[in-house]
Amino acid sequence: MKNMREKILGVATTLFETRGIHASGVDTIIAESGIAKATLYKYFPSKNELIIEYLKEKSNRFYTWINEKLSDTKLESRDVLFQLCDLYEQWITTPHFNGLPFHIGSVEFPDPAHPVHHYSIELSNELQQYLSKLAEIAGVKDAQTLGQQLTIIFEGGALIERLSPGTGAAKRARNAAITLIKVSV
Amino acid sequence: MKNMREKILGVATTLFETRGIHASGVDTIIAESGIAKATLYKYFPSKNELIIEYLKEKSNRFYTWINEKLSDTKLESRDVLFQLCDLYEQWITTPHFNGLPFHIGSVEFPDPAHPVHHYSIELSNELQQYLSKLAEIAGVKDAQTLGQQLTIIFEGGALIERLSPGTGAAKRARNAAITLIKVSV
DNA sequence: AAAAACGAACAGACCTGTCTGCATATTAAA
DNA sequence: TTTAATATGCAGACAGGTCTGTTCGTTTTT
Repeated sequence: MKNMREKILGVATTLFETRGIHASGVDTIIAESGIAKATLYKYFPSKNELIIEYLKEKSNRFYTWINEKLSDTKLESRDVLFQLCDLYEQWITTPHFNGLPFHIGSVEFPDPAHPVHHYSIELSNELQQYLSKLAEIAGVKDAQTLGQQLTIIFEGGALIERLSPGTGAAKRARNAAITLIKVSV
Repeated sequence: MKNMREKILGVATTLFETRGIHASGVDTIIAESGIAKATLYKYFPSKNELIIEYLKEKSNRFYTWINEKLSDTKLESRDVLFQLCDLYEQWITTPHFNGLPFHIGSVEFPDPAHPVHHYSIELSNELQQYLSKLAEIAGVKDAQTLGQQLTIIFEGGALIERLSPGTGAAKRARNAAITLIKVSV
């Protein structure tokens, strides 16, 4: 089969996000995928590599989605930031949203020396830089600060929304972000 | 010995926060504590109970500390919220800060049926209610909203501060919280 | 025919939780 | 104060299970 890698990655993604990474054993992943163990280890040299590929793919999917949506907006104006907040809310209130991936990776692997933790830090920095750049394009003076503050709110909102769904965490995080953008010079 | 329970809990706390909960086996905890396995299981009927006691104790410690600090302020004024933000920054920039406990608990045990996840939700709600009540006392109109928004910022800030220490995440989270308080009616 | 995937067993380590036998404190009685 | 009874903690083996990762032949696909 051709799309064996995607199939494995898809099953792993679901298991990692619903049961946790540590709690999802390789045996469970192969049973759920309906594949042999040797096949998994052919496409992914180790479980750690599989985890990292999961993080990478989720991240790519997010940026692809958001860049496509944002490309409709004219980038010079500050409206791009407001639209970003709406997209954020939309993203984390999606039915199958299960938390931002690097968030999970960094908490489940707190040891900074662990490759998964290390890669999670990279992804976190990438998000901050992405948001900062967006703020800079929108003409915000201290773009670095706003970028990190948006990261903080998006992270926290995603966690609370996942922990207590239906209590309006996503909407309130969006509103908090919009407030911060408005007061930014 | 009298303080056996505290000793075990202390070692478990350190291990849980530096290596992760799943990654800290009972054998490691007893080896690090210098006690026998039977002793641990005398004071804590299971590892799950030990985890929950860890969460409970950390939470109590936080509220004790913050209530003591806040008792100096006159509670009718809005200044109590501003002081809260300062205390928050102080708390998460403490050298041995390793993330808010229920945050870790909820991510490492994503299954809502798991007792640790369940208790983490309780602690999250408790924090939201605590902050909402503080906002109410301070005279904020929509205290529920501000309370949850502060929870979101504090959570997100704690995560980013832990993930990228020294990048000013704590200070920026504090400032974001203060901005939100100021614009609240 | 050649490549890929299968099922299944295996190794070696780790996991939680129980149990036993022995040493050490602490307490009570003489 | 000395002795006896009780409680507490120790080290370590053990059970039964799960973990990652490897290696078999065997079957399916190309």
